[in-house]
Amino acid sequence: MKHADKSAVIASRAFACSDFGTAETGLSFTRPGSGQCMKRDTILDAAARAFCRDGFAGASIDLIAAEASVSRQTIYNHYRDKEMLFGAVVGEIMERMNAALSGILTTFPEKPDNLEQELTLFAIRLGKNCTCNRDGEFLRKLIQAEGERYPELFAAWREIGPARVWSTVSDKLARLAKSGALDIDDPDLAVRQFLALVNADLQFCGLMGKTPTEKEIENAARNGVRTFLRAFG
Amino acid sequence: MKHADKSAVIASRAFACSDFGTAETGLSFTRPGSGQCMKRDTILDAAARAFCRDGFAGASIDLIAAEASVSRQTIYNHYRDKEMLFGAVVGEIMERMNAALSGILTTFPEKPDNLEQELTLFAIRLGKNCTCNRDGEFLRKLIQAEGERYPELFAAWREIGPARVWSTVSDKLARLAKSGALDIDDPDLAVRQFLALVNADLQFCGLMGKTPTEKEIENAARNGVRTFLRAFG
DNA sequence: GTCAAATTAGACAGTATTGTCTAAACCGTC
DNA sequence: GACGGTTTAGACAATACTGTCTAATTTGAC
Repeated sequence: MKHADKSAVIASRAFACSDFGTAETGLSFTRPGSGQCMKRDTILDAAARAFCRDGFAGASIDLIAAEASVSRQTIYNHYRDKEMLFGAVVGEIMERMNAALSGILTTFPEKPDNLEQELTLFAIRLGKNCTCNRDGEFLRKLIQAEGERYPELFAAWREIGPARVWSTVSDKLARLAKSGALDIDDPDLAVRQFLALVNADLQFCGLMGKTPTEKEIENAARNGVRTFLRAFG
Repeated sequence: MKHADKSAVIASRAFACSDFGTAETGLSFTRPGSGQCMKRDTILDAAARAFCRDGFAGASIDLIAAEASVSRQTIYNHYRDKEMLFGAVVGEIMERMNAALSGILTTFPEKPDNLEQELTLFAIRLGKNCTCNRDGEFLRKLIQAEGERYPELFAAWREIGPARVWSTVSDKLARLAKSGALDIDDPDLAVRQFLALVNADLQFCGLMGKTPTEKEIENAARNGVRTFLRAFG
């Protein structure tokens, strides 16, 4: 199979891999309800750590199996080959990230009592549950490292991940502008700048090679929102 | 040799690798002045592309040799082993990036006639010659992918790279604030937010998987500076 | 307890990679 | 043209990894 084709297959399966295979895939899966579903999670977890640490090429199936306390063959039973395993890991993390994003997006202040405080809380939620947690780090690292090699794998996610955040927040900012709470010309630009400001200190930490603490996330959010409101308040 | 030790050795050599080895290293180097210095550059260039594309583990010496139109043995003659080659590549790119940064930093507006325009031009220079060029992409990708594996390799650079930018621009912002051209409480924070705003649209492009065009870099700078001045002008 | 499915350890072939070594070819200088 | 250093192609051993296969064992459901 040509590489591009394979990438597309992985991508198309990435989001479906949490349901259970049948004769169609030729793979044998644990039945739902079975307690051995845990094995799948253990494998995915160990694989995520390995891929994040060593990249796709650097991660070895043997090591993943050892880290998951599982035999190598079990991995091949569940996930045909390394690329399928990679696709499953990425797909699972994207799903989890999207679920988290959905939850957070609904908490964007609509009719704010105290706009600064509510925007800050929103930014803190975003930082703690998306930008700075393990899944966020994984996606950032893997998209940067393997994004060009598996374009279809990440293209789908962009639509329902970042793009959705931007358009949703853009709408809400536009509404706040209409209500007079903010002074915004271009809501799409304002979203990008809001997120950039809120992440400014977090990227600072990232460049310095350390993951920010909870306190640092909170301060980053406060700082970002304050400046955002100085510009658009 | 233990891994940590080796990493330190690579780091300590990374910035010195552009001068010419002697009996001390046991490696045979081309004499300065010799036209065959070109080989070294060709190798470094091909290696940079390969490491950036495939990561440290994924890049193969054979492929690098082929891409550089050089025999594998020549690479081993110049750079003992893969890790040394990696260190040399990273070191060269850091040096080049630092040189570019130094030049750009001196162009930060001191006594601006038109602050917005001059800040925008500064931001454009930064985008075109650092953030968005090949070296910038390389460093971003490699620091994220291999930063944890070779901490010493990047630690030195942080001091004379990003940290220097932050402190220099911070000083200059503080001076502009003192002169009344800006209204800034915390210049260190203002630097981070300035850079975040100016890079907001560029990261947007990056997340969408495409490198920004010149026009996009210019727009990003304009947008970022305008908002920065709305907040601090 | 029985049975089917899942898991395991290990052998195994095939392939890729790193790093060394050698002998021949090459190149610039004198 | 002779010479020293450089480059080259290729053979080579050592190692690592992927993916398959098998036979034995364990596990969960009934």
